[in-house]
Amino acid sequence: MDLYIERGFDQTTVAQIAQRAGLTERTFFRYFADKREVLFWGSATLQELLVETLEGLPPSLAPIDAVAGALDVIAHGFEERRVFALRRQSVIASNPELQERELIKLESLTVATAQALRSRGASDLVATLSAHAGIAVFKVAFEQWVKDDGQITLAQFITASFTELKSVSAGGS
Amino acid sequence: MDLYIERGFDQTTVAQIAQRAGLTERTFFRYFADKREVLFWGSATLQELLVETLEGLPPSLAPIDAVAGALDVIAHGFEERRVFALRRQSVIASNPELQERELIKLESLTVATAQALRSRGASDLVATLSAHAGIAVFKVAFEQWVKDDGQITLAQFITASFTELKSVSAGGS
DNA sequence: CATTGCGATGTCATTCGCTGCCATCACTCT
DNA sequence: AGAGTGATGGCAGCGAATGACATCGCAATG
Repeated sequence: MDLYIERGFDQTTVAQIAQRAGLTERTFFRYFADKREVLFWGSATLQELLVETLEGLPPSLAPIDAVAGALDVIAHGFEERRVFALRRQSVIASNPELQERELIKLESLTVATAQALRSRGASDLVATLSAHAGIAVFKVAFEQWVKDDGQITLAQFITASFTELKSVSAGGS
Repeated sequence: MDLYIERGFDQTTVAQIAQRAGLTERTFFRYFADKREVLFWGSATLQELLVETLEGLPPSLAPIDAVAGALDVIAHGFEERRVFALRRQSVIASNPELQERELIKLESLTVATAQALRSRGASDLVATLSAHAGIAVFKVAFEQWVKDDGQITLAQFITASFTELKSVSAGGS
């Protein structure tokens, strides 16, 4: 990530990364499927954590509230890594290919969340829409939290966004 | 797209595409930024259309209802292209890189929608969340419509999804 | 202690996506 | 006829990614 920040993502070659890490190009590709994947290490772990948390919540909760609860729990694990997240986001924000990768990771998170909601008894459509809404809230809250000066917690941003979502989608008509 | 269906996306080389199209590789890359972009021709047009439609709707509509209305209008332009969309979706579904590209196109649609909503006077957060929810609904409805046997219109799927969204996000608590 | 097996790493060659540079061609306008 | 212009072709080159094979370190086993 140092290199990505120093020279920019596509001005950085895998050879350079390998050299700084003290290994060969070939070995790099044994650990990461491609050049972008480095920045998304741990996203699988996050997904598992989210699903497990979701499974641990009382079944009485409505799908959207279960998602809100699970995200809130997860948020606490992020609080101490805000500066790191900020650096990471700055790299991703400056490269479309990295944004694509981030989006598909979020999509994967959405799909897994929807699956977990179905396991809790939600219908297909409700599960999908709740998952989408929930992950969208997380994305928005995460971006706000990263940009903020560190006074407000991620959990607080998430709560605020969920509150807003409910009033928004109540809509007119 | 014929080639992508025949041999699969990554088994197809740009050289092959160029040959079948009767031009050179170099020329291909003058029309499309990369190999994936071929399948997303017209997405910019769709985005413009969505924004313009949104601008043409009465300002009295709540953000989420404006999005619903605009998507409904746009949906009618798709009805006659369902089989094409089906072939296209089958290619995209079988390749992660294409899914990434599709996601970022949808994200672009979301951002543009949010911007249009802000122009209508919505707050930042409301605009963003409404756009996310609306485009998510569109995505879900589109997938259902493509898989369906053609009896139900895209507009109908969209309406149904929006109705569901409202009841979902009303949530418990 | 020697040997055997195995996982991690290195080396090499190759394919392919993609870009820059320059030449060429067709066409239009003056 | 000649100049300008936009589209295309040809070519060289870089870098990402993959497959095949060699090697090394290390632990288990006898």
